[in-house]
Amino acid sequence: MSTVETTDADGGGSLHQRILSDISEKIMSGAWAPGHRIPFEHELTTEYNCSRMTVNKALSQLAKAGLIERRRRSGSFVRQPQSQAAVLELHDIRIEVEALGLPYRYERLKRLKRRSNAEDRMLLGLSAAGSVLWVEGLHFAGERPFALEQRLINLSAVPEAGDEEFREIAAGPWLIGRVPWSEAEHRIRAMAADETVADALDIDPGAPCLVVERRTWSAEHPVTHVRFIYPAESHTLVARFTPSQG
Amino acid sequence: MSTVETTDADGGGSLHQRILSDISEKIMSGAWAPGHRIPFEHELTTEYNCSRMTVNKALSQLAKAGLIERRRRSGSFVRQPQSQAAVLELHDIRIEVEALGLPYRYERLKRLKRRSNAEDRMLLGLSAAGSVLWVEGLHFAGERPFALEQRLINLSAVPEAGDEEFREIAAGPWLIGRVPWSEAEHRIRAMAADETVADALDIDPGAPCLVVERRTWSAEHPVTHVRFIYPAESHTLVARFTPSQG
DNA sequence: ACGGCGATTATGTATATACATATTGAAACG
DNA sequence: CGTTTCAATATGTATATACATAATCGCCGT
Repeated sequence: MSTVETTDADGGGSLHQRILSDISEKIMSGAWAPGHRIPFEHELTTEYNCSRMTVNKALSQLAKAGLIERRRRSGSFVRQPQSQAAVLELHDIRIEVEALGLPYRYERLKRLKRRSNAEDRMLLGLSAAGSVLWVEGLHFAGERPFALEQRLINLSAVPEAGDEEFREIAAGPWLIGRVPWSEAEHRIRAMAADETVADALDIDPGAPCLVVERRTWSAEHPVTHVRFIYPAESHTLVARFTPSQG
Repeated sequence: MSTVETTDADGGGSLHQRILSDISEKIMSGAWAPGHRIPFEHELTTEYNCSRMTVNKALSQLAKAGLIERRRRSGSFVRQPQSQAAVLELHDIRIEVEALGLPYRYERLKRLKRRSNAEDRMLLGLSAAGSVLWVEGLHFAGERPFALEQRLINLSAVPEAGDEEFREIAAGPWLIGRVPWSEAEHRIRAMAADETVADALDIDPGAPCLVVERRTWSAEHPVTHVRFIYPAESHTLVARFTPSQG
Protein backbone atom coordinates (compact mmCIF):
# COMPACT_ATOMS: atom_id res chain seq x y z
CA MET A 1 0.00 0.00 0.00
CA SER A 2 2.98 2.26 0.35
CA THR A 3 3.67 2.72 -3.33
CA VAL A 4 1.39 3.34 -6.26
CA GLU A 5 0.34 -0.05 -7.46
CA THR A 6 -0.66 -0.87 -10.97
CA THR A 7 -4.21 0.06 -11.78
CA ASP A 8 -6.65 -2.78 -11.88
CA ALA A 9 -4.15 -5.31 -10.61
CA ASP A 10 -6.94 -7.60 -9.45
CA GLY A 11 -9.19 -9.63 -11.66
CA GLY A 12 -12.24 -7.94 -13.09
CA GLY A 13 -13.22 -4.29 -13.05
CA SER A 14 -11.81 -1.54 -10.91
CA LEU A 15 -11.44 -1.59 -7.19
CA HIS A 16 -13.92 1.25 -7.05
CA GLN A 17 -16.48 -0.93 -8.82
CA ARG A 18 -15.73 -3.88 -6.59
CA ILE A 19 -16.34 -1.91 -3.42
CA LEU A 20 -19.54 -0.51 -4.86
CA SER A 21 -20.95 -3.84 -5.87
CA ASP A 22 -19.84 -5.60 -2.68
CA ILE A 23 -21.63 -3.11 -0.50
CA SER A 24 -24.78 -2.75 -2.56
CA GLU A 25 -24.98 -6.53 -2.79
CA LYS A 26 -24.94 -6.77 1.01
CA ILE A 27 -27.64 -4.14 1.23
CA MET A 28 -29.82 -5.55 -1.51
CA SER A 29 -29.59 -9.08 -0.16
CA GLY A 30 -30.64 -7.87 3.26
CA ALA A 31 -27.43 -8.94 4.94
CA TRP A 32 -27.14 -5.32 6.00
CA ALA A 33 -30.61 -4.20 7.00
CA PRO A 34 -31.80 -0.59 6.98
CA GLY A 35 -30.29 1.27 9.91
CA HIS A 36 -27.22 -0.92 10.00
CA ARG A 37 -23.96 0.93 10.31
CA ILE A 38 -21.57 -0.09 7.60
CA PRO A 39 -17.84 -0.19 8.33
CA PHE A 40 -16.00 3.09 8.68
CA GLU A 41 -13.89 4.32 5.81
CA HIS A 42 -10.68 3.45 7.61
CA GLU A 43 -11.93 -0.08 8.21
CA LEU A 44 -12.78 -0.60 4.56
CA THR A 45 -9.39 0.88 3.78
CA THR A 46 -7.70 -2.00 5.55
CA GLU A 47 -10.22 -4.56 4.29
CA TYR A 48 -9.64 -3.66 0.67
CA ASN A 49 -6.06 -2.61 1.20
CA CYS A 50 -6.50 0.70 -0.54
CA SER A 51 -6.48 4.40 0.23
CA ARG A 52 -9.27 6.29 1.92
CA MET A 53 -9.95 8.34 -1.21
CA THR A 54 -10.98 5.21 -3.07
CA VAL A 55 -13.32 4.07 -0.35
CA ASN A 56 -14.62 7.60 0.05
CA LYS A 57 -15.50 7.95 -3.59
CA ALA A 58 -17.37 4.66 -3.59
CA LEU A 59 -19.33 5.52 -0.45
CA SER A 60 -20.13 9.00 -1.71
CA GLN A 61 -21.56 7.48 -4.83
CA LEU A 62 -23.71 5.09 -2.84
CA ALA A 63 -24.91 8.03 -0.78
CA LYS A 64 -25.81 9.95 -3.91
CA ALA A 65 -27.64 6.91 -5.23
CA GLY A 66 -29.63 6.93 -1.99
CA LEU A 67 -28.57 3.52 -0.73
CA ILE A 68 -26.77 4.81 2.33
CA GLU A 69 -26.75 7.89 4.48
CA ARG A 70 -23.55 9.39 5.78
CA ARG A 71 -23.23 11.19 9.11
CA ARG A 72 -20.10 12.93 10.22
CA ARG A 73 -18.54 11.52 13.30
CA SER A 74 -21.10 8.69 13.35
CA GLY A 75 -20.47 6.72 10.21
CA SER A 76 -22.49 5.53 7.25
CA PHE A 77 -25.85 3.80 7.55
CA VAL A 78 -28.09 1.75 5.30
CA ARG A 79 -31.11 3.83 4.44
CA GLN A 80 -34.73 2.83 4.42
CA PRO A 81 -35.34 1.67 0.86
CA GLN A 82 -37.79 4.41 0.05
CA SER A 83 -35.62 6.35 -2.25
CA GLN A 84 -34.04 3.88 -4.58
CA ALA A 85 -34.23 6.39 -7.30
CA ALA A 86 -34.17 5.55 -10.90
CA VAL A 87 -34.99 8.11 -13.47
CA LEU A 88 -37.71 7.95 -16.05
CA GLU A 89 -35.51 9.15 -18.84
CA LEU A 90 -34.31 7.20 -21.77
CA HIS A 91 -35.00 4.16 -19.65
CA ASP A 92 -31.78 2.41 -20.43
CA ILE A 93 -31.65 -0.29 -17.82
CA ARG A 94 -27.92 -0.76 -18.06
CA ILE A 95 -27.44 2.83 -16.96
CA GLU A 96 -29.91 2.45 -14.15
CA VAL A 97 -28.15 -0.62 -12.86
CA GLU A 98 -24.69 0.82 -13.17
CA ALA A 99 -25.81 3.94 -11.36
CA LEU A 100 -26.43 1.64 -8.41
CA GLY A 101 -22.86 0.46 -8.67
CA LEU A 102 -23.86 -3.06 -9.60
CA PRO A 103 -22.50 -5.09 -12.49
CA TYR A 104 -25.00 -5.28 -15.33
CA ARG A 105 -25.78 -8.35 -17.38
CA TYR A 106 -28.40 -9.19 -19.98
CA GLU A 107 -29.65 -12.61 -20.85
CA ARG A 108 -32.04 -13.53 -23.59
CA LEU A 109 -34.77 -15.96 -22.67
CA LYS A 110 -36.83 -16.35 -25.82
CA ARG A 111 -36.81 -15.20 -29.42
CA LEU A 112 -39.57 -15.91 -31.87
CA LYS A 113 -40.35 -14.64 -35.34
CA ARG A 114 -43.97 -14.90 -36.33
CA ARG A 115 -46.82 -13.44 -38.28
CA SER A 116 -48.59 -10.83 -36.14
CA ASN A 117 -51.68 -11.99 -34.32
CA ALA A 118 -54.49 -9.79 -33.10
CA GLU A 119 -52.84 -9.03 -29.78
CA ASP A 120 -49.56 -8.11 -31.45
CA ARG A 121 -51.35 -5.69 -33.70
CA MET A 122 -53.13 -4.13 -30.78
CA LEU A 123 -49.93 -3.68 -28.81
CA LEU A 124 -48.11 -2.16 -31.75
CA GLY A 125 -51.08 -0.23 -33.05
CA LEU A 126 -50.97 -1.91 -36.44
CA SER A 127 -53.95 -2.24 -38.72
CA ALA A 128 -52.58 -4.82 -41.16
CA ALA A 129 -50.88 -8.13 -40.49
CA GLY A 130 -47.14 -8.59 -41.01
CA SER A 131 -44.00 -10.11 -39.52
CA VAL A 132 -43.07 -9.37 -35.95
CA LEU A 133 -40.25 -10.45 -33.67
CA TRP A 134 -40.93 -11.38 -30.06
CA VAL A 135 -37.95 -11.18 -27.70
CA GLU A 136 -37.95 -11.89 -24.00
CA GLY A 137 -34.94 -11.23 -21.79
CA LEU A 138 -33.73 -10.64 -18.27
CA HIS A 139 -31.71 -7.72 -16.98
CA PHE A 140 -29.53 -8.48 -13.99
CA ALA A 141 -28.12 -6.22 -11.30
CA GLY A 142 -25.32 -8.27 -9.84
CA GLU A 143 -26.68 -11.72 -9.24
CA ARG A 144 -30.28 -10.69 -8.91
CA PRO A 145 -32.83 -10.25 -11.68
CA PHE A 146 -33.60 -6.56 -11.98
CA ALA A 147 -36.19 -6.44 -14.71
CA LEU A 148 -37.95 -8.71 -17.14
CA GLU A 149 -38.28 -7.38 -20.67
CA GLN A 150 -40.89 -8.50 -23.17
CA ARG A 151 -40.55 -6.89 -26.54
CA LEU A 152 -42.36 -6.91 -29.82
CA ILE A 153 -40.61 -5.49 -32.87
CA ASN A 154 -42.42 -4.57 -36.05
CA LEU A 155 -40.31 -6.16 -38.77
CA SER A 156 -42.06 -4.19 -41.49
CA ALA A 157 -40.52 -1.07 -39.97
CA VAL A 158 -37.16 -2.60 -38.97
CA PRO A 159 -36.49 -5.58 -41.25
CA GLU A 160 -32.82 -5.91 -40.26
CA ALA A 161 -33.87 -6.76 -36.71
CA GLY A 162 -34.98 -10.11 -38.07
CA ASP A 163 -31.35 -11.14 -38.53
CA GLU A 164 -30.34 -10.21 -35.00
CA GLU A 165 -30.15 -12.82 -32.29
CA PHE A 166 -30.28 -10.40 -29.31
CA ARG A 167 -28.50 -13.04 -27.32
CA GLU A 168 -26.18 -10.80 -25.34
CA ILE A 169 -27.33 -7.35 -26.30
CA ALA A 170 -30.77 -6.08 -25.37
CA ALA A 171 -32.95 -4.91 -28.20
CA GLY A 172 -33.31 -1.43 -26.71
CA PRO A 173 -29.72 -0.27 -27.17
CA TRP A 174 -29.66 -1.99 -30.55
CA LEU A 175 -32.70 -0.15 -31.82
CA ILE A 176 -31.53 3.22 -30.59
CA GLY A 177 -29.09 4.66 -33.06
CA ARG A 178 -30.52 2.48 -35.80
CA VAL A 179 -34.07 3.74 -35.73
CA PRO A 180 -34.68 7.40 -34.97
CA TRP A 181 -37.85 7.56 -32.96
CA SER A 182 -40.20 10.46 -33.21
CA GLU A 183 -42.68 9.67 -30.51
CA ALA A 184 -43.15 7.40 -27.55
CA GLU A 185 -45.92 6.57 -25.14
CA HIS A 186 -45.52 5.11 -21.69
CA ARG A 187 -48.04 3.20 -19.70
CA ILE A 188 -47.24 2.59 -16.08
CA ARG A 189 -49.17 0.32 -13.79
CA ALA A 190 -48.92 -2.17 -10.98
CA MET A 191 -49.44 -5.88 -11.39
CA ALA A 192 -49.26 -9.06 -9.36
CA ALA A 193 -46.56 -11.40 -10.56
CA ASP A 194 -47.96 -14.47 -12.25
CA GLU A 195 -46.21 -17.83 -12.23
CA THR A 196 -44.00 -17.05 -15.22
CA VAL A 197 -42.95 -13.60 -14.09
CA ALA A 198 -42.34 -14.71 -10.52
CA ASP A 199 -40.16 -17.51 -11.78
CA ALA A 200 -38.08 -15.27 -14.02
CA LEU A 201 -37.61 -12.53 -11.44
CA ASP A 202 -37.11 -14.92 -8.55
CA ILE A 203 -39.92 -13.47 -6.43
CA ASP A 204 -43.09 -14.93 -4.98
CA PRO A 205 -46.13 -15.38 -7.20
CA GLY A 206 -48.59 -12.61 -6.42
CA ALA A 207 -45.87 -10.18 -5.36
CA PRO A 208 -46.47 -6.64 -6.62
CA CYS A 209 -44.56 -5.51 -9.68
CA LEU A 210 -44.19 -2.23 -11.46
CA VAL A 211 -44.91 -2.49 -15.16
CA VAL A 212 -43.67 0.09 -17.64
CA GLU A 213 -44.80 -0.32 -21.23
CA ARG A 214 -43.46 1.79 -24.03
CA ARG A 215 -44.67 2.10 -27.58
CA THR A 216 -42.40 3.85 -30.03
CA TRP A 217 -43.11 5.35 -33.43
CA SER A 218 -40.75 6.43 -36.14
CA ALA A 219 -42.31 8.77 -38.66
CA GLU A 220 -45.82 7.48 -38.04
CA HIS A 221 -44.73 3.83 -38.23
CA PRO A 222 -45.01 1.73 -35.12
CA VAL A 223 -41.57 0.37 -34.32
CA THR A 224 -41.68 -1.54 -31.09
CA HIS A 225 -43.62 -2.28 -27.95
CA VAL A 226 -41.69 -3.09 -24.79
CA ARG A 227 -42.86 -4.14 -21.41
CA PHE A 228 -40.49 -3.89 -18.47
CA ILE A 229 -41.53 -5.67 -15.30
CA TYR A 230 -39.77 -4.73 -12.09
CA PRO A 231 -40.16 -6.28 -8.65
CA ALA A 232 -41.78 -3.60 -6.52
CA GLU A 233 -38.92 -3.33 -4.05
CA SER A 234 -36.30 -2.82 -6.67
CA HIS A 235 -37.72 0.13 -8.42
CA THR A 236 -39.14 3.60 -8.15
CA LEU A 237 -39.65 5.87 -11.10
CA VAL A 238 -38.81 9.48 -10.53
CA ALA A 239 -40.01 12.34 -12.65
CA ARG A 240 -39.31 15.94 -11.84
CA PHE A 241 -40.75 18.91 -13.61
CA THR A 242 -41.77 22.51 -13.54
CA PRO A 243 -45.12 23.86 -14.74
CA SER A 244 -45.37 24.25 -18.46
CA GLN A 245 -47.32 27.52 -18.22
CA GLY A 246 -49.67 28.08 -21.16
CA MET B 1 -1.97 26.30 -6.48
CA SER B 2 1.27 24.94 -5.21
CA THR B 3 0.14 24.39 -1.65
CA VAL B 4 -3.04 22.97 -0.24
CA GLU B 5 -5.42 25.86 0.03
CA THR B 6 -8.26 26.12 2.45
CA THR B 7 -11.35 24.21 1.38
CA ASP B 8 -14.17 26.29 0.03
CA ALA B 9 -12.12 29.45 -0.12
CA ASP B 10 -14.50 30.95 -2.66
CA GLY B 11 -17.99 32.19 -1.95
CA GLY B 12 -20.79 29.65 -2.10
CA GLY B 13 -20.65 25.87 -2.36
CA SER B 14 -17.70 23.76 -3.28
CA LEU B 15 -15.52 24.19 -6.29
CA HIS B 16 -16.73 20.82 -7.46
CA GLN B 17 -20.30 22.13 -7.39
CA ARG B 18 -19.33 25.32 -9.16
CA ILE B 19 -17.68 23.50 -12.04
CA LEU B 20 -20.67 21.21 -12.33
CA SER B 21 -23.21 24.00 -12.43
CA ASP B 22 -21.13 26.19 -14.75
CA ILE B 23 -20.82 23.47 -17.33
CA SER B 24 -24.38 22.18 -17.16
CA GLU B 25 -25.55 25.79 -17.41
CA LYS B 26 -23.66 26.23 -20.66
CA ILE B 27 -25.08 23.00 -22.01
CA MET B 28 -28.65 23.58 -20.91
CA SER B 29 -28.70 27.13 -22.21
CA GLY B 30 -27.48 25.93 -25.57
CA ALA B 31 -24.28 27.94 -25.43
CA TRP B 32 -22.52 24.63 -25.91
CA ALA B 33 -24.58 22.71 -28.45
CA PRO B 34 -24.60 18.93 -28.78
CA GLY B 35 -21.37 17.75 -30.37
CA HIS B 36 -19.41 20.68 -29.02
CA ARG B 37 -16.09 19.78 -27.48
CA ILE B 38 -15.83 21.19 -24.01
CA PRO B 39 -12.42 22.33 -22.73
CA PHE B 40 -9.87 19.68 -21.81
CA GLU B 41 -9.30 18.84 -18.21
CA HIS B 42 -5.98 20.68 -18.16
CA GLU B 43 -7.63 23.78 -19.60
CA LEU B 44 -10.32 23.78 -16.93
CA THR B 45 -7.57 23.18 -14.43
CA THR B 46 -6.04 26.54 -15.29
CA GLU B 47 -9.42 28.25 -15.70
CA TYR B 48 -10.56 27.26 -12.24
CA ASN B 49 -7.09 27.25 -10.77
CA CYS B 50 -7.49 23.80 -9.29
CA SER B 51 -6.09 20.31 -9.65
CA ARG B 52 -6.99 17.88 -12.41
CA MET B 53 -8.61 15.50 -9.92
CA THR B 54 -11.22 18.09 -9.06
CA VAL B 55 -12.05 18.77 -12.67
CA ASN B 56 -11.97 15.06 -13.43
CA LYS B 57 -14.46 14.24 -10.72
CA ALA B 58 -16.86 16.90 -11.95
CA LEU B 59 -16.63 15.78 -15.56
CA SER B 60 -17.00 12.13 -14.64
CA GLN B 61 -20.18 12.99 -12.81
CA LEU B 62 -21.55 14.86 -15.82
CA ALA B 63 -20.72 11.85 -17.96
CA LYS B 64 -22.52 9.53 -15.58
CA ALA B 65 -25.51 11.85 -15.67
CA GLY B 66 -25.46 11.53 -19.46
CA LEU B 67 -24.86 15.19 -20.23
CA ILE B 68 -21.48 14.69 -21.81
CA GLU B 69 -19.52 11.89 -23.40
CA ARG B 70 -15.85 11.40 -22.75
CA ARG B 71 -13.42 10.02 -25.32
CA ARG B 72 -9.84 9.24 -24.56
CA ARG B 73 -7.35 11.20 -26.50
CA SER B 74 -10.17 13.30 -28.03
CA GLY B 75 -11.77 15.09 -25.14
CA SER B 76 -15.27 15.50 -23.76
CA PHE B 77 -18.29 16.31 -25.87
CA VAL B 78 -21.82 17.51 -25.26
CA ARG B 79 -24.15 14.60 -25.90
CA GLN B 80 -27.27 14.51 -27.97
CA PRO B 81 -30.10 14.46 -25.50
CA GLN B 82 -31.72 11.14 -26.22
CA SER B 83 -34.98 11.79 -24.52
CA GLN B 84 -36.75 13.95 -22.07
CA ALA B 85 -38.26 13.32 -18.75
CA ALA B 86 -41.84 12.33 -19.22
CA VAL B 87 -44.37 15.04 -18.77
CA LEU B 88 -46.96 13.53 -16.58
CA GLU B 89 -49.85 15.87 -16.23
CA LEU B 90 -50.67 17.04 -12.78
CA HIS B 91 -53.51 14.65 -12.43
CA ASP B 92 -56.76 15.73 -10.95
CA ILE B 93 -58.59 12.63 -9.86
CA ARG B 94 -62.05 14.14 -10.32
CA ILE B 95 -61.25 14.65 -14.01
CA GLU B 96 -59.91 11.12 -14.33
CA VAL B 97 -63.03 9.65 -12.84
CA GLU B 98 -65.42 11.77 -14.83
CA ALA B 99 -63.55 10.87 -17.99
CA LEU B 100 -64.58 7.31 -17.24
CA GLY B 101 -68.21 8.43 -17.19
CA LEU B 102 -68.60 7.65 -13.50
CA PRO B 103 -69.92 9.91 -10.77
CA TYR B 104 -67.17 11.30 -8.56
CA ARG B 105 -67.23 11.68 -4.82
CA TYR B 106 -64.67 12.57 -2.17
CA GLU B 107 -64.76 11.61 1.46
CA ARG B 108 -62.39 12.69 4.17
CA LEU B 109 -61.18 9.96 6.50
CA LYS B 110 -58.78 11.70 8.86
CA ARG B 111 -57.49 15.15 9.60
CA LEU B 112 -54.77 15.89 12.08
CA LYS B 113 -52.75 18.98 12.87
CA ARG B 114 -49.43 18.27 14.49
CA ARG B 115 -45.86 19.33 14.95
CA SER B 116 -43.73 17.73 12.22
CA ASN B 117 -41.90 14.59 13.18
CA ALA B 118 -38.81 13.22 11.50
CA GLU B 119 -40.77 11.34 8.86
CA ASP B 120 -42.87 14.37 8.00
CA ARG B 121 -39.77 16.44 7.53
CA MET B 122 -38.25 13.81 5.31
CA LEU B 123 -41.34 13.55 3.15
CA LEU B 124 -41.62 17.28 2.76
CA GLY B 125 -37.91 17.90 2.54
CA LEU B 126 -37.89 20.22 5.52
CA SER B 127 -34.88 20.85 7.68
CA ALA B 128 -36.54 22.54 10.62
CA ALA B 129 -39.57 21.50 12.63
CA GLY B 130 -42.94 23.23 12.26
CA SER B 131 -46.66 22.68 12.02
CA VAL B 132 -48.03 20.28 9.44
CA LEU B 133 -51.48 19.08 8.52
CA TRP B 134 -52.12 15.44 7.78
CA VAL B 135 -55.20 14.66 5.70
CA GLU B 136 -56.37 11.28 4.55
CA GLY B 137 -59.26 10.84 2.14
CA LEU B 138 -60.94 8.54 -0.34
CA HIS B 139 -61.83 9.24 -3.94
CA PHE B 140 -64.79 7.29 -5.27
CA ALA B 141 -65.73 6.36 -8.81
CA GLY B 142 -69.40 5.52 -8.53
CA GLU B 143 -69.74 3.25 -5.53
CA ARG B 144 -66.24 1.92 -5.62
CA PRO B 145 -63.16 3.42 -3.99
CA PHE B 146 -60.90 4.66 -6.75
CA ALA B 147 -57.89 6.00 -4.89
CA LEU B 148 -56.69 6.59 -1.36
CA GLU B 149 -55.03 9.92 -0.73
CA GLN B 150 -52.59 10.60 2.08
CA ARG B 151 -51.44 14.18 2.22
CA LEU B 152 -49.08 16.25 4.28
CA ILE B 153 -49.30 20.03 4.08
CA ASN B 154 -46.56 22.33 5.31
CA LEU B 155 -48.43 24.90 7.37
CA SER B 156 -45.43 27.20 7.47
CA ALA B 157 -45.84 27.62 3.74
CA VAL B 158 -49.65 27.57 3.65
CA PRO B 159 -50.92 28.69 7.07
CA GLU B 160 -54.50 29.22 5.89
CA ALA B 161 -54.80 25.50 5.20
CA GLY B 162 -54.89 25.01 8.96
CA ASP B 163 -58.39 26.48 9.07
CA GLU B 164 -59.77 24.24 6.36
CA GLU B 165 -61.64 21.09 7.20
CA PHE B 166 -61.26 19.36 3.81
CA ARG B 167 -64.38 17.43 4.59
CA GLU B 168 -65.97 17.45 1.15
CA ILE B 169 -63.31 19.02 -0.97
CA ALA B 170 -59.97 17.33 -1.58
CA ALA B 171 -56.89 19.28 -0.64
CA GLY B 172 -55.47 19.08 -4.16
CA PRO B 173 -57.99 21.32 -5.92
CA TRP B 174 -58.00 23.62 -2.89
CA LEU B 175 -54.25 24.11 -3.01
CA ILE B 176 -54.14 24.67 -6.74
CA GLY B 177 -55.07 28.25 -7.46
CA ARG B 178 -54.13 29.27 -3.95
CA VAL B 179 -50.51 28.30 -4.02
CA PRO B 180 -48.59 28.71 -7.26
CA TRP B 181 -46.21 25.82 -7.51
CA SER B 182 -42.85 26.13 -9.16
CA GLU B 183 -41.65 22.57 -9.10
CA ALA B 184 -42.90 19.08 -8.53
CA GLU B 185 -41.39 15.65 -8.21
CA HIS B 186 -43.15 12.36 -8.78
CA ARG B 187 -42.21 8.99 -7.49
CA ILE B 188 -44.05 6.05 -8.91
CA ARG B 189 -43.86 2.54 -7.63
CA ALA B 190 -45.77 -0.64 -6.95
CA MET B 191 -46.73 -1.81 -3.50
CA ALA B 192 -48.65 -4.58 -1.83
CA ALA B 193 -51.71 -3.31 0.01
CA ASP B 194 -51.34 -3.51 3.77
CA GLU B 195 -54.25 -4.03 6.13
CA THR B 196 -55.20 -0.35 6.30
CA VAL B 197 -54.98 0.31 2.60
CA ALA B 198 -56.83 -2.87 1.71
CA ASP B 199 -59.58 -1.95 4.09
CA ALA B 200 -59.98 1.56 2.71
CA LEU B 201 -59.90 0.52 -0.92
CA ASP B 202 -61.99 -2.59 -0.37
CA ILE B 203 -59.45 -4.96 -1.86
CA ASP B 204 -57.56 -7.96 -0.53
CA PRO B 205 -54.51 -7.41 1.67
CA GLY B 206 -51.41 -8.08 -0.39
CA ALA B 207 -53.07 -7.03 -3.64
CA PRO B 208 -50.81 -4.94 -5.86
CA CYS B 209 -51.28 -1.19 -5.87
CA LEU B 210 -49.85 1.64 -7.86
CA VAL B 211 -48.44 4.39 -5.69
CA VAL B 212 -47.86 7.90 -6.99
CA GLU B 213 -46.20 10.33 -4.65
CA ARG B 214 -45.84 13.96 -5.45
CA ARG B 215 -43.82 16.61 -3.70
CA THR B 216 -44.49 20.21 -4.60
CA TRP B 217 -42.44 23.33 -4.04
CA SER B 218 -43.38 26.94 -4.31
CA ALA B 219 -40.44 29.27 -4.63
CA GLU B 220 -38.05 26.87 -2.88
CA HIS B 221 -40.49 26.22 -0.06
CA PRO B 222 -41.89 22.71 0.32
CA VAL B 223 -45.65 22.94 0.13
CA THR B 224 -47.13 19.47 0.20
CA HIS B 225 -46.48 15.78 -0.14
CA VAL B 226 -49.29 13.60 -1.47
CA ARG B 227 -49.48 9.89 -1.88
CA PHE B 228 -52.15 8.42 -4.12
CA ILE B 229 -52.71 4.71 -3.82
CA TYR B 230 -54.63 3.01 -6.61
CA PRO B 231 -55.75 -0.61 -6.82
CA ALA B 232 -53.76 -2.10 -9.68
CA GLU B 233 -56.77 -2.88 -11.85
CA SER B 234 -58.23 0.57 -11.66
CA HIS B 235 -55.36 2.57 -12.93
CA THR B 236 -52.78 3.07 -15.63
CA LEU B 237 -50.67 6.18 -15.95
CA VAL B 238 -50.08 7.38 -19.46
CA ALA B 239 -47.22 9.61 -20.47
CA ARG B 240 -46.55 10.59 -24.01
CA PHE B 241 -43.54 12.44 -25.27
CA THR B 242 -41.30 13.24 -28.16
CA PRO B 243 -37.51 13.40 -28.20
CA SER B 244 -36.14 16.83 -27.49
CA GLN B 245 -34.04 16.81 -30.61
CA GLY B 246 -32.18 14.60 -33.08
C1' DA C 1 -0.07 5.63 -52.16
C1' DC C 2 -0.97 2.80 -48.32
C1' DG C 3 -0.80 0.05 -44.26
C1' DG C 4 1.48 -0.67 -39.92
C1' DC C 5 3.81 1.10 -35.79
C1' DG C 6 5.33 3.98 -32.31
C1' DA C 7 4.92 8.59 -29.99
C1' DT C 8 1.72 11.66 -28.15
C1' DT C 9 -2.21 12.94 -25.73
C1' DA C 10 -6.46 12.97 -22.84
C1' DT C 11 -8.79 10.47 -19.89
C1' DG C 12 -9.15 6.64 -15.97
C1' DT C 13 -7.87 5.20 -11.53
C1' DA C 14 -5.15 4.88 -7.79
C1' DT C 15 -1.95 6.75 -3.93
C1' DA C 16 -0.48 9.79 0.01
C1' DT C 17 -1.29 14.03 2.14
C1' DA C 18 -3.51 18.18 4.13
C1' DC C 19 -6.86 20.69 6.16
C1' DA C 20 -12.10 21.77 6.95
C1' DT C 21 -16.31 20.71 9.26
C1' DA C 22 -19.84 18.58 11.89
C1' DT C 23 -20.94 15.86 15.76
C1' DT C 24 -20.26 13.31 19.73
C1' DG C 25 -18.70 12.29 24.33
C1' DA C 26 -16.36 13.54 28.25
C1' DA C 27 -14.15 16.75 31.17
C1' DA C 28 -14.42 21.23 33.43
C1' DC C 29 -17.04 24.59 35.51
C1' DG C 30 -20.66 27.38 37.72
C1' DC D 1 -26.93 18.92 38.52
C1' DG D 2 -27.03 21.18 34.38
C1' DT D 3 -24.33 23.68 31.05
C1' DT D 4 -20.37 25.01 28.56
C1' DT D 5 -16.15 23.89 26.41
C1' DC D 6 -12.96 21.11 24.23
C1' DA D 7 -10.77 17.26 22.14
C1' DA D 8 -11.46 13.23 19.44
C1' DT D 9 -13.34 11.28 15.39
C1' DA D 10 -15.45 10.40 10.75
C1' DT D 11 -16.55 12.39 6.87
C1' DG D 12 -15.87 16.24 3.02
C1' DT D 13 -12.96 18.31 -0.26
C1' DA D 14 -8.90 19.61 -2.17
C1' DT D 15 -3.83 18.94 -3.69
C1' DA D 16 0.18 16.73 -6.11
C1' DT D 17 1.72 12.64 -8.03
C1' DA D 18 2.05 8.19 -10.56
C1' DC D 19 1.04 5.03 -13.80
C1' DA D 20 -2.52 2.65 -17.06
C1' DT D 21 -5.18 2.73 -21.18
C1' DA D 22 -7.28 4.00 -25.41
C1' DA D 23 -7.33 6.63 -29.44
C1' DT D 24 -5.21 9.46 -32.71
C1' DC D 25 -1.51 11.46 -35.52
C1' DG D 26 2.30 11.25 -38.21
C1' DC D 27 6.32 8.96 -39.67
C1' DC D 28 8.27 5.35 -42.29
C1' DG D 29 9.09 1.49 -45.21
C1' DT D 30 7.43 -1.14 -48.84
